[in-house]
This record gives sequence, structure tokens and C-alpha cells, in this order.
Amino acid sequence: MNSKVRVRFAPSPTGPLHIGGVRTALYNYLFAKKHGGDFLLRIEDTDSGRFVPGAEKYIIESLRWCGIVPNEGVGFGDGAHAPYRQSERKELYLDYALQLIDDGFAYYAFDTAEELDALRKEQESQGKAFTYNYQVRTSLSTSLKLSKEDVEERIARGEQWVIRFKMPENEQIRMQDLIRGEVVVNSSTLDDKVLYKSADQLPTYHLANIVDDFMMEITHVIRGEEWLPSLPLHVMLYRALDWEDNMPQFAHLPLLLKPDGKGKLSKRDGDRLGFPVFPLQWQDPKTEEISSGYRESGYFPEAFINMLAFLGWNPGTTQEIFSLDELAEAFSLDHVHKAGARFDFEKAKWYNHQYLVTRSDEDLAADFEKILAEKGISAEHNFVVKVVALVKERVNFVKEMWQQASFFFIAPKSYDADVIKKRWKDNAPALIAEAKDVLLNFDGFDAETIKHGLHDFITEKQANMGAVMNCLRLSLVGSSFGPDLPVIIEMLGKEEVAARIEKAVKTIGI
RNA sequence: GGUCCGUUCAUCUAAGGGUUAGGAUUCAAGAUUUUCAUUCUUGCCAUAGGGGUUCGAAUCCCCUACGGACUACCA
Repeated sequence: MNSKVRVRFAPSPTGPLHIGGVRTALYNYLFAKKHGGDFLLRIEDTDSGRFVPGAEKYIIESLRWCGIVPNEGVGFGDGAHAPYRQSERKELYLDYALQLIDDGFAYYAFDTAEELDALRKEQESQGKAFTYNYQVRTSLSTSLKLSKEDVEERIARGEQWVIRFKMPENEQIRMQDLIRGEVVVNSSTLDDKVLYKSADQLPTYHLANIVDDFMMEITHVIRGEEWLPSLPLHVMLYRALDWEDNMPQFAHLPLLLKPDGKGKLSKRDGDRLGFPVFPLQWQDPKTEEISSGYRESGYFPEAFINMLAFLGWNPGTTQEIFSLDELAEAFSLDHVHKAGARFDFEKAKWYNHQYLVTRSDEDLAADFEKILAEKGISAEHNFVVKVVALVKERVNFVKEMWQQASFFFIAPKSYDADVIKKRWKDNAPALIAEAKDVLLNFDGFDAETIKHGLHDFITEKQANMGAVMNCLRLSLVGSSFGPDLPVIIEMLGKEEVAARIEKAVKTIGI
């Protein structure tokens, strides 16, 4: 193939993008980058009834946050194929639909929604499914049955009509999928899909999608597996429009499944199972219901993308940490898995941890300072940098640093009862008070000096190392966790340490 | 119901006729540590079932089971 690779992500603005959609966008982006091609964003807003205000903006913002930046498209600067919003291209589609009628590949249908409903019910009552196909199209109110004059008159009268594709009878449709190989379907099992409707003068997805992909010179269609059943129709449309030579190659991605078993991941799963399904937080404009997002949960976009890329794809090596550029370099549709992937929240957290620990202390401190500010705490920047360096290994998210490090900024308000029970023996207050005096008399106050000093003190008193250190920790931290104690003591400083020990001696056990 | 797609540890996956079926996450144990965590080591755990083809099958074919998607004048 000598034409430049061009792929697209074409969501419809009916709500927030969930992680499955983000992954589809990601794979398209990676594929384009890998092949030095273009990636574009097209908004498929042909369903006016399901339009959700804010959804388009949400999609654009999500892609931006992820670093999945299209070369052209809505919100990313127009290219040569503008506009990229189907509602702004609406006058394009009718001509093609009419052309299909002229060429005998489509026809007018005048059935009302009520009539169709009645037909469906009737068939259902006999245990059969109603299919609008070769068996019925010549006996219903269609241009295949009605006279030319009748059809023209109905249209002139303003009667509502749709244009349906005339799916041929008993033809083996062979299709090539880049991920699944050859797929064969008999056309008799397919129905005559609506391509265009007079009511809103808009095409349906199928027509608009094919016309736009053709006009935008799309070479590869990478989309979710839920579209596989409509592939035969799409292939037939390319043929009917005589565009088969320019038909893109197709790749249907495995679905993202619910973590607890049944079905594809849906918008409702997230907050039900305690993890986000959306990249960004979303508030439903109607119900005002808020759904959590990865960004707001504290994920780094790099970690989020890395995690998503590995749901259904692998590089063929054991490397698991990839930057976006590295992903683009390694990406190949050959390594896309065929089966659906169940989303694993634990792995998502692990990915974030990996990115967190490799992030610079400076950057982490800047992030953590925002959280401190929310708590009304201001601290010296260098101090925060040190704190962050000390606790980063122990957390998955920056915001978890607060639980791990709050004692660096505020004295413990209470002491862990379990630790008191286990460690705070009768002699503890006296011992700790003495340790405090020893600490205060050190010449230097660096961790090394403190460590040796405390060690000597413990040896001299013939005390138990664990007992002294843990009581000291309890006094300073309020519990039994945290980094190396001498380091904590150094960072807190003489005065603060003395004050905390005094308070502990007075308070604990009473 | 019909059409299509799929099925390797609990989870994400590797192995495209020849490996003790590998890695990662989770979980468990041990080591380290004043504590917690990290880290390190070890362990547990899989080819859905049945038939073929073959010297040899996770891999190719068939059947069954199970799972999923689609089945709108939605995308």
C-alpha cells in the first residue's frame, strides 16, 4: 500500500467516553504514529435525539489529558477534510443515498414506526423475529412495490420516508479482519438497514460512516468488536458505491469486560464496583449525578494509558512499562488479543505506583503541596521534597502520601490503641522521657548521630531496642508505621520532638 | 430464537506443531527492618470437555459446553 495511513476515532457525543472508548482511540493513535500516518477525530452526531450537551467537550478534554492528540478533527484544528462533525456535513449524504437508489442498491420505504412495531409484535407472537429483508420488502410500502408515480406522489405530499439498503439474497459475503482473519456471512441473514431518514434529513451511522471514511481517505478502521456484525453491510455499501478499491482495512478490537463476569464494561459498572470507568470525572447534565474519573482519582495520564494499552495488547516481550512514544514504536495489530479483556483494578493501581516512584521528588512535591494546601498546611518546599522522597515507595497515589506523612506536618492528635497495648509498658513514660533528654543533649541533630546516640542510650540502659524505638515512634507518629525513626527525628527537629514526647508521656495510658 | 466472535493460572497475557507451558498483578510464606511499607527469595495456580490429523497438539480440523457482541428510522 502506498497511500499514507489515515485512521480515525469517531465517537458519538451521547455521554462521556468510557475507558473502552479511550482504548479504541489510543490504539488508533498508536497505529497512526507507528506508521507515520494521520489520526483524526470525527464526531458522529447524527442522532439528534441522544445528543448530550458537554459530551463532545468531554471527549476532547479526555483525549488531551491522555496525550492522545489527533492531527486533525473537532477541537484539534481543521485539516483538509473539514468539517469533522457529521451534523455539519449533513447535505453530503443524501446524494449518495439517492445514487444507491438509482443504481438499484437501495429503495424508499414508507412504513411508519407504528406499522413496523405492529409487524414485530405479530411475528413475535408466533415466536419469530421480524426482519426487514428480501422476504418482505416487496410486499411492504416500498418503492420496490409501489409504482413510480405513487412513490413520487407520496414524497411530494410530504409523507415521511426512509431509504433502506437492498441487501441481496443468498450471497456469501467474505470479509477480512486484521485481527480475526476471514469472516464469512450469508447476506440472507442480514436485514435492510435504514441509511437515511426524511424525518430529520440525516443519515444513519452506517451511511455517514462509510461516506466520511471514504471522503476522509481513511485507510484502516480500528473499532470495537460490537461493530463486527455490521461489517457485512459496510462492505456491501463500499461495493454498491463503487468504492471497493478504496475500502479501508478493518480491525475489530476485543471488548473490555466487567471485572465481575458478565458482559461488556458499561458506564454503570464503575461506581458500583469502586473504580472509575471514565478518564475524567463526569456530571450528568440531566440527573446531576457524578461519576468518578481517573484524573480526579489521582492517576497519572501516562500510567492510565500504559494500563489501558495492555488490556488486549502486548508487545511480545516482558516489558510492561511504556511511555506513549514507546507504545507507538512497539504497537502492532498482530499482537492484539482476540478475546475480551476483563478490567483489573489492582493492576491499574500497580501501574500508577510504577510511574509514581520514577517521578522526580520535585514533581511529586509540587503535586503533594496542592494536597497540603487543601488541608491548610504550608511547609518549606525543600522539606516537602524530603518527605515525598521518604514515602513515595509506600503509596500508589500522591494523595495517599497524606496518610503516610501527615505527622511530618502536624503532631499526632491521638495514639493508636493497639500499639499502646502492645508496646507502652509501665516503664515506658520514664524511659522515653529519659531518651528525650539524651536527644536534646546531642551536639548534632542528624539522623546518623541520633541513631548512634539512641543505640548507646539503649545499650547503657540495658533496655530493649524494639520497646524504646516503638514507644518513641508512637510518641512522634501516633502509630507504628512510617520511615526510619532517626530520619523522622532529624526532620522534626529538637523542639518538636521534645514537645511531642512530653505530650505523649503526659497523655498516653491515662 | 437467529447471525457472528471468542475460550491458556483468580486477573492481564507469552508460547503461531517439539519448552519442566514463561512473565506480570493478586494472594501466601520466608529473609531484611525499631514499626509499617519497600526490596529480595520462594510458593500456589492454567491450556473448557470430547473426538480426530500427526512420530509429536495450547497451537491445525470437527463436535459439545460455556462466555460475549449484534439483532432500532442508536451509535
